Amino acid sequence: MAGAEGSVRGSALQHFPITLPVGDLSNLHLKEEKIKPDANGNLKTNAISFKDRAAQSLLNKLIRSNLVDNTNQVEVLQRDPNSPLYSVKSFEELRLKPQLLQGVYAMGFNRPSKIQENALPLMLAEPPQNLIAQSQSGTGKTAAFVLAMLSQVEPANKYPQCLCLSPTYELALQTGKVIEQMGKFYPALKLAYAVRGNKLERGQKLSEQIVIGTPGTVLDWCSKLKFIDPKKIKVFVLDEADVMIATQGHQDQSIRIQRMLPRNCQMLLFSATFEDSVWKFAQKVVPDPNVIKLKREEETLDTIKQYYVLCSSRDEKFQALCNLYGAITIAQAMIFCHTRKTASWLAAELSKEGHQVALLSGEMMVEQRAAVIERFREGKEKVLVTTNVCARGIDVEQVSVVINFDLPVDKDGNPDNETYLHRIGRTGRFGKRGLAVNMVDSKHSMNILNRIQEHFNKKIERLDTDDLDEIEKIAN
DNA sequence: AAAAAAT
Repeated sequence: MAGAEGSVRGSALQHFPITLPVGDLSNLHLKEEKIKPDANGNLKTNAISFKDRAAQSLLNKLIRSNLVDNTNQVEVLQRDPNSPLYSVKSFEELRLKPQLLQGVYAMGFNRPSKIQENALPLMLAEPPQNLIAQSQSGTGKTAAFVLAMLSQVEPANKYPQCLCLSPTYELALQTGKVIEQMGKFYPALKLAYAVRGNKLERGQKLSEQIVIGTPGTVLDWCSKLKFIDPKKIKVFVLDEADVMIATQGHQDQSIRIQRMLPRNCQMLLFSATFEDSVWKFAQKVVPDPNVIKLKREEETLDTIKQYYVLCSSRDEKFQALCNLYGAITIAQAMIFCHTRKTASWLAAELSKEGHQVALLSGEMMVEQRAAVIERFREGKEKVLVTTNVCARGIDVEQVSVVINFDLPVDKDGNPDNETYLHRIGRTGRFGKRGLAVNMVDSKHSMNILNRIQEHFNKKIERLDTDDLDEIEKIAN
């Protein structure tokens, strides 16, 4: 494996690329060679090492005060501070198996994304390293861990060697497709979907080398039904890791699965957001983790225009939504509700008005869910009414509008900032512009919106849905 | 409250 030029041996933490004003560097232990101030007295470098926390906190301060250009900032925290930090600028440098490299290029990837530059060398290192990675959606997380799985798999061995857990059925299907595409030049490679409704004969053993699934089914297949021998798993991936290990989420099952895996199994955790407590837990459950973080959440919101509509009841929200309808159906839209019940009510009301809408929620049968998401992906459905089942990870490039018919709140009725970010992150993907409209129907929900606004420190503007000019304006 | 199991 090739090391990037200028990588620094002995560093615990590196930022690429950053510019530091030279006067503030007293606490930074810089690698002396090759780093000279430029004409403006600024220090430009692709590799700076920090030896202590004080230096790190200074850097954080600089970032906050905007003295440091942190666009495309990647933060890497290595398990072994003495090993060199690699970063690759091309897929060739990774020395992938030819059939895997072929798969990568067939998917249209030419160069590694920002997160992949740093994550791939770590994941493919020998021996395999554990990794906790955070980066916004659309930055190549899925491709990164799929590549890691495919590089470890031995197609000749007819048993599961890689295991990937997803929080929902839809996401498992989506990720499965990436595995199939990228792995299509391995002739003998097979993929199994461990999802609800996918039934196998008792006593059978899986011959597929890679398994993707949702926690409940995977747990059953590993323990009670013994379709999978967990002791033979070499790579374990948690996608949307924050929900997978959150107490409110799938923590129980994920951890029970993890405990069955062999000690030397590689663990890879990927998520767009990590709340503090979840982040700490992640560092506790993953032995000797490497950590990669990319970008802060504010930057995700920059390409998404956020509005709110003031109403006084659910029916008024419905009316306002109808007024907006022409504007949101220019491309594709997702409408989020708090409960399955509201979602199915809303979908029914909208079709009564003569609008074509699709409905997706967890109460539907898996076959139906697969069909709906497929139609939405293909663009046959323009508007999808759904619950939090689609809040995370679902990639449909044409989605330009997200509507929160109900604001996201947790079980205690407090604003759910993480889910808000994930929901509106369904739009504005791959640097495209996006639009988010929040429906407010009471003092209480206005309060929640204000708290969300404060949390992200980003203005959410009022939108008058009776004003056609204004609607025209946001649509363009 | 939603999601997730052959419970």
